[in-house]
Amino acid sequence: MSEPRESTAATADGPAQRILVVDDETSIAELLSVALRYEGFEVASAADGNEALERWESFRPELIVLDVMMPGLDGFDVAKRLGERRNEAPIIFLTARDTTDDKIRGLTIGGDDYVTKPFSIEELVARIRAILRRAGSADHGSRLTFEGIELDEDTREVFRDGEPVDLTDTEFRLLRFLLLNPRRALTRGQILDHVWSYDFGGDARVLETYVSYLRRKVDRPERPLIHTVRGVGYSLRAPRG
Amino acid sequence: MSEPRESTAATADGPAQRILVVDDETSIAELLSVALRYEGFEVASAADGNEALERWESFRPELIVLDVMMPGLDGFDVAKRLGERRNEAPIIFLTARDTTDDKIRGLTIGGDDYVTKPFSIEELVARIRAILRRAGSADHGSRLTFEGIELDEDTREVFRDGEPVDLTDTEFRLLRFLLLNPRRALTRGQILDHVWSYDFGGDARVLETYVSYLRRKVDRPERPLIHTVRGVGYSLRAPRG
DNA sequence: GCTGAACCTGAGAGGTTCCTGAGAGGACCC
DNA sequence: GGGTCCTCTCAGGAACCTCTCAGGTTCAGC
Repeated sequence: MSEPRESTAATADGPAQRILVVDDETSIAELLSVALRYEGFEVASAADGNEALERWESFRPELIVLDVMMPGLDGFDVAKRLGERRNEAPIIFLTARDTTDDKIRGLTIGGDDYVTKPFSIEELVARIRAILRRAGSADHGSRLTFEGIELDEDTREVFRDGEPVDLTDTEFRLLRFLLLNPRRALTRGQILDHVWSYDFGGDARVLETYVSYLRRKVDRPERPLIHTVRGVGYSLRAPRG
Repeated sequence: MSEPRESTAATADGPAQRILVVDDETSIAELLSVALRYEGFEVASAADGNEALERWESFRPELIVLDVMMPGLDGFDVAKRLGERRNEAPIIFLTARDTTDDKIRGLTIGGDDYVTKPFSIEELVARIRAILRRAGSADHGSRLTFEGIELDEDTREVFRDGEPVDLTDTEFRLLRFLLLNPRRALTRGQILDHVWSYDFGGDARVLETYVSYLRRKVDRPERPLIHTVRGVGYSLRAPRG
């Protein structure tokens, strides 16, 4: 399991930031609640649009994660009503892969954003942090670095010793997770849980394939940073000696 | 069985931390109860899902060790019902080696973790401590040291006089056990029970082989720390004189 | 010093874990 | 509809780890 990070929502920044999770699929609402609490946020959840409006009144979240596809009031309806009530919290919409573009377009114009289902926990948390970072405008920089590897969460650019590197989406998420947990021996389970989407049920060996890709793209054979921890998983650290 | 350590759950940190052990195999539940009590925890146990729910109500554990494979309510069912009852104690699941990946996926998201059967007591205790350490968020570091030997449980790095040392998994577990019990003469039986998995039925002389490996890797012949206690076992201590 | 027991360590069999190239199939874009 | 890119699966083989074994060394007691 990954440790709550230095920069959780509950540290020096003051009290934990409040997030409202709205999803009618209880398993997903549950998953998100647990994961976000673990990241240090204070979380409330609602199972449908009306409940969401109620919870919003009393909880006054700083950010809302809102499923689009819900019976009764859907996500867009809820967003609209919240707007009428002068909600200022940014919203991250959870959309199905095939939600038509025109409905999504415009969402990112406000402070809002969207993530398509199924998503990886790492991806959603990254978006949440990005948005809160912007809202707080406290520049904790969005740049992760380690020993010559640089990764910019905002621009999604990656550099190795200053050289730009092109990564695919999965490679990027994997590298980000490693950079967020430098030096630590991460188990395969932790990595799969965070980097792959919650419904991934396939062969866990896909992780090896992606580690192989990353090594080729961002690692230097003569000074490797991505290390295999046999029987456990992987670790990002400086080479010995 | 090893004596309760300096840093048990029952010392300066306050009252003993409570752990609920749930396993239908009574021999394993018994083994764990005894071992964890020895480590200074307060332990309750349950033999099936329903009993677990009952015990949870009255015992209110701070951590739960939960077997997945049980007749009636299985571990996942129990976890779900506990969640409904607002359980916040992290859970360590005991799974069969071949439990399909998709059932395990997601377990490391919260504060939860899993250990595959058969496990070594040392391994389980290490995971328990890691989780409680994080939950308490009192950073009592994850570093064990003794006379120039340093072992970091998080990164799984080991140093001798500052020099990094590469250890295999078994070597690591053995050294960790020694570091947790410095200066004590540990019997072969104790070491085998803790470091090897509980169903290890092989030749006990494997211990000698691994002590030999460790000596070569982390010990200094001119100032040995790993000492043989003839007729008993081994002891980690400063050389005499 | 002698003897048997306990211990040490090098060599290697056998099993597991990991790496990587090849490619199928799906999503996306023109 | 064809090309491109991406994700994931699979398989062969390499690398590595665990444990066993056997021959040698050390030690305690006499």
